[in-house]
Amino acid sequence: MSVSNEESVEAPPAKTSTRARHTPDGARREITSSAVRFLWEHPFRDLTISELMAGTTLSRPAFYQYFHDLHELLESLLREVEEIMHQTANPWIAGEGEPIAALRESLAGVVQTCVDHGPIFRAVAEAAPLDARLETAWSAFMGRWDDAVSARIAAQQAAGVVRAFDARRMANALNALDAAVLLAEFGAQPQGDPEAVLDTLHAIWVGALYGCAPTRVELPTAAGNS
Amino acid sequence: MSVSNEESVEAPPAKTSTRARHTPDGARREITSSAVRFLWEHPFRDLTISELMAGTTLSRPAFYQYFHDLHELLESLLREVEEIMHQTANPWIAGEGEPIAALRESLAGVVQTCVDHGPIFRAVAEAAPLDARLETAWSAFMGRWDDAVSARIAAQQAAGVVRAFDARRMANALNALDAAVLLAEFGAQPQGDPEAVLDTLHAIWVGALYGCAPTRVELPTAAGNS
DNA sequence: AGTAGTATCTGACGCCATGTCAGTAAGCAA
DNA sequence: TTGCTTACTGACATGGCGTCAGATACTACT
Repeated sequence: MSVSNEESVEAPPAKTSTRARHTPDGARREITSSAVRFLWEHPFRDLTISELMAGTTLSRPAFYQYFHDLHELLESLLREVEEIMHQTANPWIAGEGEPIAALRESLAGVVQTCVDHGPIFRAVAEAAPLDARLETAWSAFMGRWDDAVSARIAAQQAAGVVRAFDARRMANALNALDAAVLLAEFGAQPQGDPEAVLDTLHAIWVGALYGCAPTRVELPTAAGNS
Repeated sequence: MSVSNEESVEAPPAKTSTRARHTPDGARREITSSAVRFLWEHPFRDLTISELMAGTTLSRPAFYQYFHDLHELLESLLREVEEIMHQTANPWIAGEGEPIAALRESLAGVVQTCVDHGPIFRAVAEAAPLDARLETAWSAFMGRWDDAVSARIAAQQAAGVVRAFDARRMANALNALDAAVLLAEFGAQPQGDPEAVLDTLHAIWVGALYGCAPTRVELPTAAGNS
C-alpha cells in the first residue's frame, strides 16, 4: 500500500504520501461533493461521517475542521441550491406576463431544480427534525417562499384576479404542497415524471388561486398571446 | 433502601419492593402513554429509550420485551390513530350528501383528529425517514388515503362533477398537502387555529376538484339541504 | 404450606457513531 | 536549514442502543 516504487508518469512527486494537504476551500468542496454523491445513492439515514469521509482523501476527524456536524453541512448545501431555485422560479414571482402561463413557467423551474438537486432537498427535509439549527434554516427557507408567494397573491388579489382569502396561509399551504410532492417524486432515484407532476401542481395552484381550469385568465392590464 | 422495617400503613405488603410486575397489556399501555405524554411536550429527536422508560415504573431493558425499538412503538401508535381518523373522515369519502359540504365535514374531522393526536402523527412523519420499516408503514398509511380519495374523485369525475385529470396523482398531492399543513399546525404546541386551517384546505380542495369557490356544486342525483 | 415452574424484569456488558485533543507532518518564509 | 503556521490524524472519552444471563414475582399443583 505504502509503495513508492518508481512512477513512470511525470505526476507531482511521490503522490502516495501518507498525508495529502488541501486548501480549506478544496477540502470543503471535496467533502460536500462526497456528500452529494452519497445522497444520490442512499438515504440520509445511512450517511455517517465515516462513510462520508471515506469518499474523500481525508480522514474522519478532518471533517470537524470544516463543519460542526452533518446538519451544518446540509445547511450549507441548502444555501447553494436555494440560489438556483429562486432564479428558475422568477417569472410568476416577478409578475411577468399572463399569470397562469407565468405560474406554469415558475413551477416548471422549481420542478427542474428538484430534478437536478432533489436528493439534497430531501436530505435537508428529512434531517431538519433532528437538529434545531437545521430545522430553523429549513423553516426560514420555506418562509422566504411563503413571503414571495403571498406577496404575489396579495398583488393579484388587489388587481381582482385572485379570490379573497388569507394570502399568507394560502401561500404557506401551496408551498408545503410543492415541497411534499417534489421531495417524494424527485428526492430519490428513480425519479418521477416531471411533466405529470407539473400538470398536477399547476392544476391545484390555478384552481386555488384563479378558481378555474388551468387555461387562461383575463388580466386588467395584460395582453395575452394566442 | 432495601428496608423492611415495620410499615404502619396497611397497604399491600411491603410496597417498596424493588420490582413491580405488570400484565403484558398493562406494561405496553404504560409505555405507550409515557411516549405520548413525552411527545406532547418534546420533539421526537429528544426521545430516548431511557427517557421514555423513566416515565414508567419499568427499567430501560423492559422496553425491549414489548417493542423492538422506538420506531415500532410509533408504528403501533400510528395504527391506533389511523382508526380514529378514518371514521371522522367518512362523509365525503363515502359520498354522502352534497359534495362540497361533505368535503368540508370530512376535512373538519381530519383536522380534529390532528388537534387531538397531532404530536403522534408528527413523530411518525419525522421518524419515518430514519427507519425503513416505519417508512413503509407511513407510506402505506398515506397510500390508503390516496386510495380512498382517488376512488371518490374518480366516481365524481364519472358523474361529471369533477374535472378530468389524473385522479390518483391529484389525490396523492392533496393528501400530501393536508399532511404537511396539519403536521405543521397541530404537530406541536402551541397549535394553530383549526377553523382557519380548515378554510384554507377546503378552499384548495374545492378549487382543485370542483373549480369554483367553496360554496356549492350541483349534483345530477343529489338533493342538497337548506 | 411448600415447591416446582413460568413469565417478567433488571444489572451489566459489548457495540458503534460521535466529537475532542494532543501530537505529527506539510508547506512557507526568512 | 531552521522555525513557524496550519492542516491533518490516531487514539480517547462519551452516550445511546440492543442483548443476555441471572434474579425475582406470581401461579399451580401436591
